[in-house]
Amino acid sequence: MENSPQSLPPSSPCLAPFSGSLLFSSLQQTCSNGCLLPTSFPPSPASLSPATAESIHSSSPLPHYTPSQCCDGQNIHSLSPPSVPDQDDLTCLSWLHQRGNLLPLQPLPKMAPLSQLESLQPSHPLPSASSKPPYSFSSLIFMAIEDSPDKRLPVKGIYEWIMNNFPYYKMASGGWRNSVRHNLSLSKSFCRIQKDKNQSVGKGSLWCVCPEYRPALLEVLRKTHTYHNPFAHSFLLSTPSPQPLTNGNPAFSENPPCPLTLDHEELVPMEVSEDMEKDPLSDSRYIELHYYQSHQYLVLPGDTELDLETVEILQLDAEAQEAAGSLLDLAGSG
DNA sequence: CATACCATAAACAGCG
DNA sequence: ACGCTGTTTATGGTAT
Repeated sequence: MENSPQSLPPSSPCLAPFSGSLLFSSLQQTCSNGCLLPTSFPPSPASLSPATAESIHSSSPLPHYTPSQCCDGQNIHSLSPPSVPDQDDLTCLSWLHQRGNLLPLQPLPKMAPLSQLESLQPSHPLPSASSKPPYSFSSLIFMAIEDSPDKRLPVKGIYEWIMNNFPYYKMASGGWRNSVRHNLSLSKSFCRIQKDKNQSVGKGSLWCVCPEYRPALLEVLRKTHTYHNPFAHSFLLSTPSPQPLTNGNPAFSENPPCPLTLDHEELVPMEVSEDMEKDPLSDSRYIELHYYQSHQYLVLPGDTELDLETVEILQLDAEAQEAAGSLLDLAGSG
């Protein structure tokens, strides 16, 4: 695999004269609890023209992000499906069981031409469907419990969730169940809830995640997931990880992680105009680009990365929205 | 090298 | 009696 640095071709899309401020403003929204969120990562299809939405949906290498799944800001509500319950923090995992599945490691949808896709193939053979998931038992248990409607599960429910989502454990011998129980007992992260005496359904207890250990579990989960999904790296640092989940489809485990390494970074001088003075992007007068196996990614404030095609689409969309807003303003004033 | 973390195995007790 | 659940101990591998 060739890792030699590449210089940007003169016609590289990253040098398109996009407006930094426009781009930046189109990418961020403020959550009601103060956090800055990308407006759309990619943008909500509802806010885009059908063609643009389809284009982004099918092309973005980043996970599809629905901010409403973790925030309750007004701006966010405008993007959210009505059925999504509000959450009070950014660490909620409600997005997980909206999809009926959790954090499957899955290749990101690619928009690259086949020739480029071929270059993404790892040099070593990928693990098969029966390969062991990278998550620790603590993470598996955590995901299982978080994915349950009541945030509590009996041991048997944890077994079933793991088997349903990671076919490896369907094939594996029973020792892993022992490990699950061992983890539940030993780990302070999980606590046992005695079943109501009136509930004579089954035996054993319900298990839940101890709230004080939840952030740590989440962090471990993010790190594990990010490690196997470099595109999501910076994204995971600030928001829950909305992944293109599989809704019960175990196919993700047949599509194992495709780790990409950062080839090199590059700072590209950008044209500075007066209206970009307040733009955080323009402060340094440089655009930071990361290269993952020849794919260029623009580094946005907050270390978020966007592939350049998405940047262009967002820019076009933002410009279209701005133009539409101007027209509406004119219509309103007229 | 020490330490922490994790996976795995096994023994055992309690319960339905 | 049997199987499941929960606890505990032991051991080995791996990463830091």
